Amino acid sequence: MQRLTVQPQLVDRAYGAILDEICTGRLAPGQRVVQDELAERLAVSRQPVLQALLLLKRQGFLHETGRRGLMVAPIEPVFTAHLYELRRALDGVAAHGAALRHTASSATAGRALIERGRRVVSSGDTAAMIAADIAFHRFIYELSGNKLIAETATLHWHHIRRVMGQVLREAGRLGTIWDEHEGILDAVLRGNADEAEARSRHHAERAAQALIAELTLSLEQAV
Amino acid sequence: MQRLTVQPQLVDRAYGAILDEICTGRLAPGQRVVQDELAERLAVSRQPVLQALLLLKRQGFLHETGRRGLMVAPIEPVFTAHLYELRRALDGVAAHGAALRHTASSATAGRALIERGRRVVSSGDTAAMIAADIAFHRFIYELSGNKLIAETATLHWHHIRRVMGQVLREAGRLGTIWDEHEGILDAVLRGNADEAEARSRHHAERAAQALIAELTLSLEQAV
DNA sequence: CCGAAATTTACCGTATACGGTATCCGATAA
DNA sequence: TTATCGGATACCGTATACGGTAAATTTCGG
Repeated sequence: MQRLTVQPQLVDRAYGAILDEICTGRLAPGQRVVQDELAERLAVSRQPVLQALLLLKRQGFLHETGRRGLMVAPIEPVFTAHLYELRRALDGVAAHGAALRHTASSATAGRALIERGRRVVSSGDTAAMIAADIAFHRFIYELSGNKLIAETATLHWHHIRRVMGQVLREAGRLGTIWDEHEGILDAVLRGNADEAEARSRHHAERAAQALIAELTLSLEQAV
Repeated sequence: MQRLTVQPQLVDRAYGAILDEICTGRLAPGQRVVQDELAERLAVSRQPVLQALLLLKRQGFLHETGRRGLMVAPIEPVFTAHLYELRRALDGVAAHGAALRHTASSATAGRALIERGRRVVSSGDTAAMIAADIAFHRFIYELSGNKLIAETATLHWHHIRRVMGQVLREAGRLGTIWDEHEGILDAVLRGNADEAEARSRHHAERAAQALIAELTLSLEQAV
């Protein structure tokens, strides 16, 4: 393998590719992960792969196996619960900040996202639903103006995406979440920070309960 | 350089060592960081250093310079404010969780931490004060039972440690924080989750204001 | 002297080489 | 047949080699 041209973000490419495979389930929970194999598949050397795996391990997407090497982290209800507990706090503070910072253009953008969300729900495309959900929340994170929140939350959302994908194979009743989203957005655009925060936390709470119920159910079936 | 014995966590060692140098200020904000130099200093090859730097960059301790290479991230009031905004949320949810989960033994441990904190304050040792502060909050994170919170918060505390070290060279009046800590602990041990959360958030808020005021002041003087 | 072109240097990211250890497997002895 | 030992294999982490590019520096025509 020769690589004459320099494309200096092989690590990022590897990271993104592997993360995506994990989140979409192409790399299944529990599956063993081997550097050589990934390196070949991505047409890079083991080095960038190694570095990407190191990151993914730190971020909890990969676990060490007792034996040699890594495996894709299993999906655990307890971890998911912790994830949502954190998300509740994060979403709350983000919505609070967003309400203090919203502008006219953000109003248009926000309404468009909600519009899109409702449209996608009626289309029945699960992956698109998840994407729209993420897009809305990311919008709030960015509107909050707090880079750290955006980063932290984005990381967590990859985990969430994975769980959602696992659970919502045949689309749950994700319809109602867009009413809640709209409620959050309205509060934000009215500049009512406290209400935005409360609604956000409540939304995360509800989402968590629904998801975890579904998750434990599907895990029980699997056994 | 030969390394006949295998000690398979050179990356972690490098990461820890570099992070510590950044937090203590031995590697000063703005200072250029060169792989070869660090590798030599730590007596490892460039490879583990590269990987450690990659992590530290992602975590915001290092910035890319327009030119080649990395530099130690400057200390920015805006970033610090964002940090504390996040911490406020994190501490809140941690205290809430801790209050639902406290035990008899945790009561003893908590009171001991407070005892120690007060003793350290009167000793006048700034570094020890920071350490005691961190220890108390970490105690709460761990008591919350949410691994994710503990991890996320620990990461942020490295940033906080750095700022504190920068600002509190000659020790601020850190005395009052231990009254607030005690208030939080009491609420936790009474199992009053809402009060614990509120007190925690309030504490973070106050700490942020004090620190950022001090920070902007010291930055102005520096100019 | 001064500025532009050319060359050297510094330093990075990726690929490959190397050495070590845990697992697997087949052969031999109980 | 089964347990144990020895060798082969798989796979990882670290070290080193390599190639490229931006900055620094020198050289040379004005």
